[in-house]
This record gives sequence, C-alpha cells and structure tokens, in this order.
Amino acid sequence: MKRYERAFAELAANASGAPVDEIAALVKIPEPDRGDFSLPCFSLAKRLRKSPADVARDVAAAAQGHPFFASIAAVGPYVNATLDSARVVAEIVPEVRRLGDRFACSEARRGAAVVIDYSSPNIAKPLGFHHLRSTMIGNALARIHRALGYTVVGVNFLGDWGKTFGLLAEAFERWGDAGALEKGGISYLLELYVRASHAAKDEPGFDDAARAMFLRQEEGDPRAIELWTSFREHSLREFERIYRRLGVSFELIEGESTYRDGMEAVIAAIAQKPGTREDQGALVVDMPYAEGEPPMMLKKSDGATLYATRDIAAAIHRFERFHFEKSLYVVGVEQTRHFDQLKRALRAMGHDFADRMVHVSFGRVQGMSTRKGNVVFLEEVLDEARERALAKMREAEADREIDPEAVSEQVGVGGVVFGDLKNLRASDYTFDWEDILNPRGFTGVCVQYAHARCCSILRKGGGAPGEGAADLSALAASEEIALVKGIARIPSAVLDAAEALEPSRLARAVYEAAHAWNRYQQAGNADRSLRVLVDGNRLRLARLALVDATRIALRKGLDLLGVPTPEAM
RNA sequence: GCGCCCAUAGCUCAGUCGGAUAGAGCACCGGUUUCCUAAACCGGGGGUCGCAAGUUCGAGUCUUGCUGGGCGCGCCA
Repeated sequence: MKRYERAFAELAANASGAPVDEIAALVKIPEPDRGDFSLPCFSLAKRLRKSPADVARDVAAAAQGHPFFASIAAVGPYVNATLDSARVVAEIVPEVRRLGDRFACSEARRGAAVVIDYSSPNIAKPLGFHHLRSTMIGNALARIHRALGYTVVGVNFLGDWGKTFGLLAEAFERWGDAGALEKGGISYLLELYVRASHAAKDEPGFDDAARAMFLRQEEGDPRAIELWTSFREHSLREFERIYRRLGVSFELIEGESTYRDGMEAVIAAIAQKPGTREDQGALVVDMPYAEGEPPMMLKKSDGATLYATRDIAAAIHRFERFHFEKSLYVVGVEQTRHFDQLKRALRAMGHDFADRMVHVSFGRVQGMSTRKGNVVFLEEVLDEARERALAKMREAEADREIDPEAVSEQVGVGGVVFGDLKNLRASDYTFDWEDILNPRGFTGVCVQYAHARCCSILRKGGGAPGEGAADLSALAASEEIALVKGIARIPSAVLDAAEALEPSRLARAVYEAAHAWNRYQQAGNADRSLRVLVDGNRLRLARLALVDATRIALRKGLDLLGVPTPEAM
C-alpha cells in the first residue's frame, strides 16, 4: 500500500510543482467512500496564492491517466484518489503468497543494531501481571524490528542486585531452610522477603544487618554470593517457564549484578565531571537543568551503589558491544525521570550515544489489583485466561478435530497479549475479561478465529492453488477488494509501529484485515455465490488464492505481535 | 507544594503534521445462518470532544487559565 501512496504523492507533486516529500507528508487516508488517498490542498493554496478548490482542481486535472488509479478527482479543496482495484488485487495477492513468511518483512535496516531492554523483572519474586506490558511490548518491538532487518539484541536486564537481596540473604541466614527453598522455589522467597521487609521496619538492627549483607555481596564474600546465586537460579527457572508460554525470548539475559565490578570505574569517571559532589556522605550528581530537581545518586553514604550507577555502566557497555542505532528501554512511565537523568548524566560524561536511547514508557493496567493491593501473578492470569477460553469452547458444539487443551492455551494467552498490545502503550488501560476474550470485538480471539477459518477453508478446498494457477481477475466483489486492501495495509502498519515504537498500530491494522475477512466470509452465508468453495474452477481457484494470502497476512501480523496462531479453533 | 502525563458516546478506547459529516469495540434495540466452524455479519439509537478564553481561513488536535484524575519528587528498583 505504501508504494501506491508514494505513487499518488509523486503524481500530485508533479502536478503541483511542490516537493514530493512535502506532498507525501500531507497525504491522508480518508473515509473509505471517498477513496484510498486524499490530499488536502490548503497549504499548497497558500504557497500558490490560489484558492484551495482551484489548486485541487488543477492538481486533479494534471494527475490523470496513471495506471494505478481508477479515478483522481477534486472534491472541494481535496484531491481524492481511488485505486484501480483489479490492479491492486492482481498485484497484492500473488505478492503476499510469494513472500509467505517474509510478508511485511524487508532488508531495509540490515546491519543496524537495536538493543531492546524489556521484561527485566526483579529476581526472588514471581512475575506479576504488571510485568506483562514490558514483556509483551518489548517482545513485539523486537519481532517488528527483526522483520525490518535490524539486528535485535533483546536484553532481559534482571533486577538482581541491590539492598533487596541483602535483605533476603539476611532473612535466609536467620530463618531460611534450604529444603523449603528447593521445594517452594520463588514463592518461598517471596514469603521470606515479606517477613524480611517487616523485620526491616520493626526489628532493631535487622535493616543494618541487611545493608551489611549487601555490602558483603558487593565485596564478593563467598557465603553472601552463594546465597544470592541460589536465589537467582531459582528465579530464572520459573521465569523461563512463563516466557515459554508467552513465546518470549531474549538474546541476552544479564542483570545489574553484571556491573557490580565495574562500578568504581564508572564512579571515578563521573566523579571528575562538574556537578558531582559528596552530600551527607553519599555521592550525587547535581541535575542543574531543572528547577528543584533532586540530584541523581551514584553511591549511598555506606558506599553501596544504586540502580542509577549500574544503569550508567550498563548503557556504556551496551554501546561498546553493539554500537546500537537505537537503544530502547521498555519500562513503565513512573521511571520517566530516572531515564531522563540517566541520559543527561551520560551526555555530561561525553557519551553522545545517550541521544539514541529511548525510554519506551507505558501506562498502568487498572482493574487487576484484587485482594487488597496484593500483586496478581502473571501465571494466574494466564491460567484463568486458558480456563475461560476452554469454557467458551465447550459451550459451542465441538465436533471439530482439535485439542481443546492446546487451543485454549493459545486463545487464552493470545487474548491477554492482544488485549494489552491493542492499547496505546502510553495510556493506562482497564483490564476486563469481557474485552479480552470476546470473540466479536477488537480482540485477539477474533483475529485468531479469522486465521483459523482461512486455514479451514484451505483444508476443505484441497489446499492453496499453485502459483499462476489462479486467474485473479475473477475477484471483483466489493468484499474481496476490501479484504485485499486490508491485507495490503499491514506492511505499512509494521513500518509505522517500528517508527512510533507503538505495536498498537499493527494490532489495529491486523484487526481491520480480520474484520474485512469476516465480512467477506459472512457474505457467503447470505449469498452462496460469494462462497470460496463454489463450483467452477476459475472463481474457486482465485478465491482460494485470496484466502491463502489472507491466511499468510493474518499469521504474520499476529506473529509479529507475539500472538499464537492456531490453525483450527 | 513543585514537576510530568491524562480528560472524546452509558462503559473501554482510537482519532499520527491543525483539514471533509468526530470513529471502533462492548452494552442496548432490531435483523441475518437448512452455515466453506455463528467464537460471525448487517442495521439503529447514543457526543456541547472536562470548563473558559485565545491563535487560525479552519481546533478533539496548538497556547493560557481553571476543575477533576494518575504518576514522580536522595541513600528502593
């Protein structure tokens, strides 16, 4: 669809004498009944000192005759263009089928590296539902960037260093039980942590002991490190189980602990910069850029390092290793200031790559804080999603040959993931089971179902026709043309999503395509002549080719979002 | 108190660089299937875009103020 849009912009540019890029920026996608592309002529009119309607009329007149377009017409101050649908169908359907799994992919960014920091949970606590956003937005951005040819380095930057683990280790030394840890895993650690954080408040001396324990860890004391290592390994094992369910993977799993030895160098480097000073025994960097802003702390008064210190070291190390074009941090909006300070501190140290770092922030999920503010575990949500999907499947008459357990897992997980990614990442959203698993609305299930139906029809129809076997000029129904255009918009949405770091752009385009498919598929119920599997070879083969293209496009779109694609439901 | 973000249909949300009659989904009402899986489709009602000014040929979109909400404000991550 991008090349048609570009062609329209070039046409209009030639017709008006304005630069192509300027025109391209003005082109809009109008309401469907106005056409496929639209050019508002207001700013051109100002430049040409004519009325917008006159400009539109002149541009339309000079832009006639291009083979892509069935009509280009001035409507008031707008130039509206409608694609030649036969041509679009004849080009898009074979192209999608030829590309197959490479649909919507390109090599345009080959050689450029992008580092994406996502998920990044703290160890010793189960993954909470609140980890879903970072994990799935990051996963989708990683997949989208890979599709565009980037070398993607997905980093799971574990919160595995800091006073918290001193607290936990101290608690384990006092009350811990190795057998219980082996059996209970991460939930035992959580119990221990809860007890420890109470003790830190109520038991005199405990907090200081925890602090001292973390210092022992920083100094490499064998017992302290042994405890920490065991906490970390138990945590990773359980995280991995959930990542597998979500189809999430990383190129790199490291953590703040990676930088525990590099701290002195970072601190030495930054301590020479203006604005660094000691304050009440702690090392801080003044942030003189904003009024009343607290300084960034590099070192506590007891000598231990902080999150910010380790993040500086990690950022430098990432640039040294990967020479990234972009370095993305998929982290909640509440850390906006932290990343702002991080970048400014790096810049002050002379690291210009700070300008390539982007905090991909996201809003909060409301409506999931049951049980008095306790965190909801991600695994429980995924389990409930599966159960709900299973219950829904059992309601329907199921004489199909599917494995309900496997499919309900895919539908449940897909529903939760799609339900997250369809929202603008910056905005808070309200979690609601009805919005997640409703087969009608703007949901993952709806798109998955559309994909499964494509697969089903292809199975019944004896598979997709070979290349060249289908005469696509047979596809002329309005539902068919709308479907082809819906598919064709997906690659543009992938580019858009990468540029804006906004997976919801893709989620919307994929849903639109699925909806166009449902409409087409449904039209066959009312009018049998619109069915795919009709008598008459020419029409049937052409439609099977269209179904195949639809299947490929939906599958790729869902795949880039990290949503599973069952072939039968 | 200071800083940042947000406010659009009964509910949940889109609306990308300021452009045409502000769009989806849910819910509600009414229809559609002797079905290639109805986990679907179509139609309808429903909006002073929080309030008030301003900039502009044109404002949901930009500016200012106000109201209401969220988040953040040194030894947590």
